[in-house]
Amino acid sequence: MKGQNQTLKIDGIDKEILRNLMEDARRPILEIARKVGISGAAIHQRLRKLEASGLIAGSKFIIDPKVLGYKTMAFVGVYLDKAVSNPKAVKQLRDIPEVIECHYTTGNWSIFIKILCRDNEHLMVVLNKNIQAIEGVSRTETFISLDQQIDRQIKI
Amino acid sequence: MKGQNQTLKIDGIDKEILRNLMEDARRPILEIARKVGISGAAIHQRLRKLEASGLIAGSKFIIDPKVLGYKTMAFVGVYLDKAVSNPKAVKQLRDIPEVIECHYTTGNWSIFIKILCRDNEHLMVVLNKNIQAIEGVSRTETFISLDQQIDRQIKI
DNA sequence: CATGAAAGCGACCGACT
DNA sequence: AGTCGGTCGCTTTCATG
Repeated sequence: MKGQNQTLKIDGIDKEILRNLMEDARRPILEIARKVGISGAAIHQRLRKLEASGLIAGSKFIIDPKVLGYKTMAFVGVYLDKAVSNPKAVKQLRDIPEVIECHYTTGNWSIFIKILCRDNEHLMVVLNKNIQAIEGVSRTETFISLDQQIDRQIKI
Repeated sequence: MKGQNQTLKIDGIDKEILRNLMEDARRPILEIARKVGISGAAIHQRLRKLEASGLIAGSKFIIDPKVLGYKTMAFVGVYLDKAVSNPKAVKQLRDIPEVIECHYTTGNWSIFIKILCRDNEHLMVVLNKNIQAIEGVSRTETFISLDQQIDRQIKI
């Protein structure tokens, strides 16, 4: 994979293409072609180049967890005992489906996670039964997202 | 939009379809049809139903910010003066492209944000020049993501 | 809810500029 | 890098079980 260790050069047309597909991954290439004023084949070629560069990490359908009843998002700072191997804790976090992000972070917490639960009761269960059960977890600090106002990718 | 105020009922085939498209939004419907063993038209119908229910919030190309040189992700807890209208602060945060998430949260912070910067120097500029410049921001607490280990959607 | 058929496009590729 | 043209496959709709 090239382009990984240097800043990739992309031009305005590449940006147009990416912006379109970041908005709607299923937007037809030919539609984008008409918008930006070059042929579909050219867009196709550029997309191959962008994929090869590693810039395009894939495409996803985004589902709204609220519709499935998952209405409580929370962030949890996790304190780990010094003795414990952090990767081992992460491995166990991976097995908790409610955990949707996990970071090693600077600061007081060893690990910082984002979790998605149905409600506060469910959140409590996940914290007390699943997270606390992980070996090495000494303490957690939790705060709930009351409302997410911004959710986007980096500006192209 | 229906289904927004109750838990939506989806069956195993719906889940298969969604899991496939959550992995790769451009995966052909006919390919999924062959995998799950029903016709393309049936998948198509189910997708229309799922869209109407609001479960499918869209589709996105995912780009890797690292390839563009954005290698520092950080979380920032923001303290706001009581007097300030929070939506006004959010409005200004929206104009900072480096801010990719923003939540109202419980706990000590009024607002919690995720930001994506090229490096620590860039992060410092964003914090000191952009975030601190927002009216009502009294103090911030920042911690950096050293490595993101988990990034996924809710399990279907 | 499912199916198959049919129409209309779009993706993709090779040849060429 | 881009265009053009052709083929193949996909999406979408509709009438039907």
